[in-house]
Amino acid sequence: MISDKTVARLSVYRRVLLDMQDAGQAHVFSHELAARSGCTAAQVRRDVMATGYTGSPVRGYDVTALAGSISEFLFHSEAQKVALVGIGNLGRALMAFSPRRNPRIPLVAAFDNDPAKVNRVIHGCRCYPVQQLEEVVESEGIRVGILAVPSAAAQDTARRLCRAGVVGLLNFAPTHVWVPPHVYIENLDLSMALEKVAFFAGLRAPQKEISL
Amino acid sequence: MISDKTVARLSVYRRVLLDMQDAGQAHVFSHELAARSGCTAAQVRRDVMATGYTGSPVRGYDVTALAGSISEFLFHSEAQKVALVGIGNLGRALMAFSPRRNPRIPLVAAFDNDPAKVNRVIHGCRCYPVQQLEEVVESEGIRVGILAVPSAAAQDTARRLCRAGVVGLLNFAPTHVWVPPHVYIENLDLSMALEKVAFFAGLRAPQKEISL
DNA sequence: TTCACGCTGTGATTCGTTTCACAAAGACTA
DNA sequence: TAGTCTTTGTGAAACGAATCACAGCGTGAA
Repeated sequence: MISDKTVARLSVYRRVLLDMQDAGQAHVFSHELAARSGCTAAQVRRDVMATGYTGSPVRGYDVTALAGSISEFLFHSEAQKVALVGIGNLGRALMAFSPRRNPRIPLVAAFDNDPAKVNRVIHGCRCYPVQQLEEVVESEGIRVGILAVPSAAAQDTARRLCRAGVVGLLNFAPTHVWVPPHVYIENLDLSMALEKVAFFAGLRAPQKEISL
Repeated sequence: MISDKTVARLSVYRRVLLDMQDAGQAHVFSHELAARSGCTAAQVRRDVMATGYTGSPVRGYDVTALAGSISEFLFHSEAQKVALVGIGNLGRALMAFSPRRNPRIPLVAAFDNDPAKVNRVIHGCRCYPVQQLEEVVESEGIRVGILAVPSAAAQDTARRLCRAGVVGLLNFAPTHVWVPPHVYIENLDLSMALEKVAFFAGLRAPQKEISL
């Protein structure tokens, strides 16, 4: 019913609105929000419809109210606890986001199979040996998993997470991971993204006389 | 003419094919490639069409030949040199991919504004102070940039890269970056992706009695 | 009071992508 | 040789999402 892409854009609008709020801006028009989010005004209005919020033809949207409406829409359910598997450079980068992160999506545990990396707290996140994965996921009621492990370990780690009760996965491993139908999985394949950029860059000629 | 999404999937097929090649598999059917790539057989055949390669109704596709055809299609142009800006945890994670990376997309330079992080070589990639960005990008003929800097610095860094001749950008900063029309930009917004996963996880109930 | 203006909300349309469905073709069997 | 099977390549149909375009509305000016 609600589209994948709409959710993604709402998340962007929300961040822009919070920035506007910090800057003391009280109202915003769809075309303004569109410009700052990289899409069109009509798109913004359609997406805002989904949250049920209604703006005024004269003032546009109330920044605080719209941010609140989107937050309520996106985070309607109880807080979704998150577990990270793989404390490499990528895993640490993800933990470093913590301060900026939404309290409705707390990163509560990290796992690694390297004994040197576990049994400590990084950025407020407790690190466990991967053997304790099921135990911690179940006792904490964790529902979202982040796969930052090598490709070879991705499928088995996903299976363990799903069996332990995870229903959403964010996969950074450059490999396709099978999950049961009730689990939502989002793949962020960095090397694929880079190949895509390189491909389209190869089609384009540099133009230095641009106006920036 | 050629779709964004087709390029992304071709990149995936290519990796799967290389794995098959390593495993000694000589031929593959569209449905098999589809299963290992997470899409449908019809989709695979459509995408393969784009590369101009033709399989046999009996043997399916020749693994080596198809991998070659996709590689030629994706990397038809000269090698696309890549520069990374931002040597934080994320930047280091990206540099660590180097060994697995395609030689047609070499990471040749990294930049940071922290003097402690530069003037050395990490994973074969030379690190420069960010002041030398334009100089190095121009002299090396770098065409692709990776933005792994804080949001606040993203727009200005993008502007500098584009002026120096970059035509493809991979943006990890959770903010919208404006680039001139001739530049291709791909956004990998980690916090947005996590919010998306959390949203859909919130809609789903855990089911432990699944068969894995 | 009346008019003109600019924006929102949304039905209708357009556009791009995915899926369907089948003709064509090689291999194997009898 | 004729028939069957499985798969590819691809036109056509179905689907989903972005865009268009305009009615409705509140405001401010005359």
